[in-house]
Amino acid sequence: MLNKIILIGRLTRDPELRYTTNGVAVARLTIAVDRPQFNREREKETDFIDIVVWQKLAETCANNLGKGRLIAVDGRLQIRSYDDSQGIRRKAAEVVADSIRFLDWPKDRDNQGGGQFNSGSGSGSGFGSEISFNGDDIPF
Amino acid sequence: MLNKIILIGRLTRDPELRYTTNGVAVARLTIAVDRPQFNREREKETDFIDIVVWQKLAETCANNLGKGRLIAVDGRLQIRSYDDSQGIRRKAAEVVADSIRFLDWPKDRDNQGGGQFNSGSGSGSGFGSEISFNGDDIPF
Amino acid sequence: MLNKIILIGRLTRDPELRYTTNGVAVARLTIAVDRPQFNREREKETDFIDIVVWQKLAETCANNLGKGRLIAVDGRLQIRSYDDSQGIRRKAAEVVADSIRFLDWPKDRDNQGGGQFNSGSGSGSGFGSEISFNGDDIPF
Amino acid sequence: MLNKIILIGRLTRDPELRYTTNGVAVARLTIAVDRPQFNREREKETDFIDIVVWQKLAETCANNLGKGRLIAVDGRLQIRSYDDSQGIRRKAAEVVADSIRFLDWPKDRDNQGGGQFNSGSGSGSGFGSEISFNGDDIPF
DNA sequence: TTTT
DNA sequence: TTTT
Repeated sequence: MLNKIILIGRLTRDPELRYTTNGVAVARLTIAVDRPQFNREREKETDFIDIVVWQKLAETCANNLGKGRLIAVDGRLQIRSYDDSQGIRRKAAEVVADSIRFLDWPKDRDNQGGGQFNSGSGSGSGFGSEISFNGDDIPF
Repeated sequence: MLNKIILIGRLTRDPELRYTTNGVAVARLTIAVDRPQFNREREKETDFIDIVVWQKLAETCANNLGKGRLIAVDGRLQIRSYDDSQGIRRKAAEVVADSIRFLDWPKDRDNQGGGQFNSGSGSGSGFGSEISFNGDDIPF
Repeated sequence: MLNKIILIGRLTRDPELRYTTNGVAVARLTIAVDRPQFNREREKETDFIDIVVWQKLAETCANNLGKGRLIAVDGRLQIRSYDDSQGIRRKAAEVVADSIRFLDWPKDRDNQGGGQFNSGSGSGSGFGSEISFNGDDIPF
Repeated sequence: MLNKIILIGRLTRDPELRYTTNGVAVARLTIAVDRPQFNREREKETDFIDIVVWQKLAETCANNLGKGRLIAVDGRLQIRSYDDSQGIRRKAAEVVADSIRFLDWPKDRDNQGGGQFNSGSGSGSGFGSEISFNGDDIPF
């Protein structure tokens, strides 16, 4: 009924881009999200979180991201059930991205603020939407 | 660069619907969001937060919401500057809604779960998006 | 590095309360979170999400929640690896709750707004914190 | 009843640290949060958002942050009413921080991942909490 | 100015 | 009033 997640982490590998039988682009990323370390004694803990990206955003990620890159992801948590190769029922958790922000940028690029990209399936939403609709002001 | 807010609160008045000169629908809501009360001694504190809603979502709100209704809002915080009638520069804070969920429903309605509505300007995003795009499965 | 999730859903079963060998309370809840249905043709889809709650908040949940109840959860997504009874490596995804808000309330109770409860491990944070610290005003 | 905001932006000035009459530290930051630019024609738009930070976190910010630094803020939106010097009733919007993450770090520092700091008033919550409480595992 |  |  409401399902919203925001993550910042680094890609553990290059994005993997595929196409569905209907020709829709889908990319899969994995990011490492370090947990805050409150006491120095405990070893560093990290959550490795799978991200699924659809359509144009998938291609943008595949073309611009690589292992080690820092991104912010805005999306929702999805739990899928499936049977693995041994016929054992398993659950997969993944975050379906609505938008992704590129927080660092390879040193050889001249960009200075990172990029902001939204899901091809939507727009507007994600990290902030076009609000005033072609220059219209709020009529109040 | 990232601006995301989620609120649950009750409308303090009926939505106000207008149209821009370009014919785009805009609604304005105000919700009361009670702060958690940790010690009983202090009086209840409440934030009254202005919400701006655009396009089809604006009309859906105007047609379905009224004073006292409980909603969840997902959007972003926008700070506008303007000059008031005395020429004094003022700032207005408002939340631009990406999606709104109706959390209660008038008793005379037979709905049992509330509604989920997304910004007309986008889709997909907000409280969760259509993921598998016409029945396509993730090809991994 | 940042890991924040907000969910609204209904308990699919009563909370399960246990204690660690160190005597710390832990509760486990599962909530059903319906995905928004954009076209009526597709069947309703639901994510069943496991929630882990620690300490005092665990006991508050165990004592006050039951199957069917509607809650808002604020926390973070945690991915755990473990070996199952057949020695197969598996991953479990769960949301570790920072705070939980009770959104409905059994009709026989006289509460009128739901409750707001924070993680025993923290406070302040979660859905909003005590801000002015004993009546102190912001000195600006 | 639920009020949660996450922002990423750059400080427009150095933090301003004060103490309440009760001796509680409070810092004030302003961050610039650029809105995503969907069409190149429109000029860049930015929200300048005031952040209030309490207690130990206030001092950590004052000691470690400066103009231009990039931070992630997790907190809640607070609307305060007050009368200005001309006796005109005004409203101020500010985000009360639960936790702040330092996303870049001056080049002369050897840190490589930024820091994560929680509100002194709480803990646990914010961007993720200590979960297993002294090495205890979840007893399920 | 305010909601339950 | 503003940051990169």
